[in-house]
Amino acid sequence: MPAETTLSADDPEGRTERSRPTMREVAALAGVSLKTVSRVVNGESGVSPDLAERVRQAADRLDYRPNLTASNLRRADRKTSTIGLLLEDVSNPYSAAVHRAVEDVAGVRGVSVFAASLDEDPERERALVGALVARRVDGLIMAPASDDHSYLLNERRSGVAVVFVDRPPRFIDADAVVAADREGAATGTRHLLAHGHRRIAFLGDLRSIPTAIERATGFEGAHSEASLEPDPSLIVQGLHTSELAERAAMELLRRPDRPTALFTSQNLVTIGALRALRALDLQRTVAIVGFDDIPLADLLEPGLTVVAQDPTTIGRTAAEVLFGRLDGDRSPTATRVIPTTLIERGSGEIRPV
Amino acid sequence: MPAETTLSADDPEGRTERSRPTMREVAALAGVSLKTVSRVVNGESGVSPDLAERVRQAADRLDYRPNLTASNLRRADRKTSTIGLLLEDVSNPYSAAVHRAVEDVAGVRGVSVFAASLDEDPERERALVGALVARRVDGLIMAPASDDHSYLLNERRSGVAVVFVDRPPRFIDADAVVAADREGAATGTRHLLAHGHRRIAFLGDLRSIPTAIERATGFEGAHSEASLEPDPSLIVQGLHTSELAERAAMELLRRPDRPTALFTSQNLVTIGALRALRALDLQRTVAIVGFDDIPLADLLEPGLTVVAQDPTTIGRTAAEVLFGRLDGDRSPTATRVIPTTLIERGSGEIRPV
DNA sequence: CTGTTAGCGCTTTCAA
DNA sequence: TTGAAAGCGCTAACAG
Repeated sequence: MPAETTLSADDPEGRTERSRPTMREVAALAGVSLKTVSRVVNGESGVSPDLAERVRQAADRLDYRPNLTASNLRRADRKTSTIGLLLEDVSNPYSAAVHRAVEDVAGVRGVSVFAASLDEDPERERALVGALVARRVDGLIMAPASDDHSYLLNERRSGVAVVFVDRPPRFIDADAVVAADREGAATGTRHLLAHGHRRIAFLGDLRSIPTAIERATGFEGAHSEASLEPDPSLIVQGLHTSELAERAAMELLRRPDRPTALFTSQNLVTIGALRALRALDLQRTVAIVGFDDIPLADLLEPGLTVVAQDPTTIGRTAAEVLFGRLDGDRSPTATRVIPTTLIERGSGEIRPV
Repeated sequence: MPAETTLSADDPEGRTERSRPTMREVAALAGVSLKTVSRVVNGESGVSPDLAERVRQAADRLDYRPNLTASNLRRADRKTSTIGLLLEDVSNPYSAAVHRAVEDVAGVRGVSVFAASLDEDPERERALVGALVARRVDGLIMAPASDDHSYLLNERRSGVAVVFVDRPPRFIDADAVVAADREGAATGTRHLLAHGHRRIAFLGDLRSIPTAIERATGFEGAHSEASLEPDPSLIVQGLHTSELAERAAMELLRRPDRPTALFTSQNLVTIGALRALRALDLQRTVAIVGFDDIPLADLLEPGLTVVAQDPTTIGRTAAEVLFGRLDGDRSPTATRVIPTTLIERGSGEIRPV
């Protein structure tokens, strides 16, 4: 039997395209059995040094590349060394930082990461989970877009580990790693109250997003603690883009009884609000505290005071929890809450006129 | 034969973990042959409606999930509907925007994307390419860290399509999609020259990065065109972090014969330089033009003038070229150059004192 | 329209 | 220490 089967076909440069060599072909060239090649490729013990060397040379000559998907099919553990990561949008700085942290933990274990964006679309979430399960990922880390995750029970029952990030699971008992949304928002709000503000506007994201609700709750909670009540007309939600936020902030700031401070619940909302403040030249008059840190926030004038999340810790923790489960951790599921940090840079320390 | 084989094992909630049902089991439950299930699952024609319905119900009852890795093993086209995307750092805004664009093109074709970061490490590049090839990705889109890509010839010969982004291929003839680095840098430099600057500093990234060299070349070219020569002592390279850039800018700006303008060749370098300008309160005195746009650049005072790349177009184009190859496009390889845009916001229009 | 048989590339099992 | 045979879940090729 020939050691190479050559298919005719040309690549763009006119070189012959050749089908990938298999273990069988390596075995034939080395004059050993298939199983011996398998042992060498997988670094199993019990192969005589000279046979092993012959196998390695044959593999080299043929440019042999092990096929992980084939080996996984038969292997006892059934692990693909592959996980899925579903985020709101991989190009959003927060998601991207989570992504990088997950990648770093996965990388040292030789696990590859499928990353994808959900865009707050529950149907997309279902479709992508399906695509990843069809590729037999070992686990899933997700910031869900849907509000019912019970459909994941079936997947988990057949061995897929699932960890939620950024948003808690609903209708399923699962591990989660989230930011201290409510407490963080309360801290930011208290900061403004402590600086004398009594008319603070809240600019929030879609109410379908659990973190948005938590942050609104924290905003209100800080008021209650101080026996105050926020003016309902200063609470605007459903702002999912910086454009919408800019328009909403514009309207609020043009009112005769405009707020003396803004609390913005998310990075894009903060950016929109900053644009509105600048457009009306109020950036030194009206205070603002934003949830989520933003690159360059320290270079604005005044600097932007924020309640910063720690996406790197969130991502790393989520990955560690996931791999713990894959390694057999059977302890009860838990939600880990990663604290936020108030960073004072100027915009949040402006006092009301 | 039983329709379900139940393995004993408990998940964290104490539910029984059950092995995933196969087509065989679905076939047994539906009382048809394996092949009929295969046809229904793959939407092939030629199955009577009521058989198809029975199969679907059986699949539903068992929570059947097709195994793409198994089907790929036997299928004629040998395609996994999976690609690899190797970027400098998935959490860098530029890389993240490319990622998102690639995802969007891949998504409509049902292709999943493995994304990973290279961190300018050639060894990491080799290792990750190996990991992706072992998972039999159909194609690879990469912003390489290494300076010799001939090792990819073997992979391509066995059918892996390869497209370079951001940086051109070396020692291999391959498709590429890059920004107009040299021309963009020249445009930014001309802009400063046109505003009267004659002492312009160039702050550049590692000289191991091809785009960094191109941009330096563009900077020098713009000077030559005007029969000028940049002061070599104002050209600082090897700045790969914003901290290094800040320190370098600081030194330049403290010199008695300090530059009247800065050209920064990359977003992190720009941020470092901006910090230095602010620290010395020179942001309204010394002009700056940066390569790469930055979020919030318009909200700085003065606004940041930039030579903006178009990472979305770069990513989309790269994906389109890749899928074109996978669809059989055999035309000669080509390098597509995506133009840059000069965006004037104030910092680049400051005139020398 | 439906089913049977072989086999993708690999690991498992068991025998030599 | 080495290898032969079986089979992972699925599709190709061919019968009926």
